[in-house]
Amino acid sequence: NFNINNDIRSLCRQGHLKEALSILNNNAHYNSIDSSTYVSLLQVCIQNKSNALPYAKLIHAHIHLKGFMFNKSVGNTLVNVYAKCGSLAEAQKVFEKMPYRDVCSWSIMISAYSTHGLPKEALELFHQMRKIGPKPNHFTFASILPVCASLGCLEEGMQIHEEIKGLGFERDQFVGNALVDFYAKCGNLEDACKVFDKMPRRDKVSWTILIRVYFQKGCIREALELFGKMPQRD
RNA sequence: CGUGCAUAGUGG
Repeated sequence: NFNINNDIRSLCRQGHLKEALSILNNNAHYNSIDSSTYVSLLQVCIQNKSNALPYAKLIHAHIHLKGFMFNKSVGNTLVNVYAKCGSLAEAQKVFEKMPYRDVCSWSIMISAYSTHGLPKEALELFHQMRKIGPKPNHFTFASILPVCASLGCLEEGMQIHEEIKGLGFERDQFVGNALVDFYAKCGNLEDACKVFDKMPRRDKVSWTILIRVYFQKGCIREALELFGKMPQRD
């Protein structure tokens, strides 16, 4: 039983979804599959997101049957799988029916709306989270900032920035990049640079964001100059 | 009962 889980997980690690699933379907150890194994199976679906939706549904059925929806990791991963495999409707359904929605669940769903080109819905959900959900964290903020940018919500984004500062999330790489991009997309190049300059670490994404804005504005000189300062440019 | 493993975020 230890081994059946390890076997499935190792097949998952190698990306062999069908082999892993055949164990899940045929085996007498059916009752011994644990929550972490279900998560691994779902992860492989995400890796093969272009054609894994039917497999995700199959795994979902198992999970439902075994009562593993009560496991947070499993539930959250399931929402993510549906979103990533292209079924926003299913993701939504699972999200709404989950026994517990933690900050991770909310963040996944917000990001799902955003990814599917529904920023208004993403922002609405964020507002609902404010009212009835857990406190947003750095993951949530990194997901909501692009939403504010795409909706042109400069004011709200700036308020969120203040909140981020207060919580010390400005140092998070993803949040920092999202902030630079937010200001850049809102046409506030000054604040974009301010955040960029304050960053404790700048990665490829940070540089790309800023260089791109300069190009888009037609400031070729500045763009090239920045590019020249970039540490690891390839 | 204990242990190990397993879930979300930024630009193009």
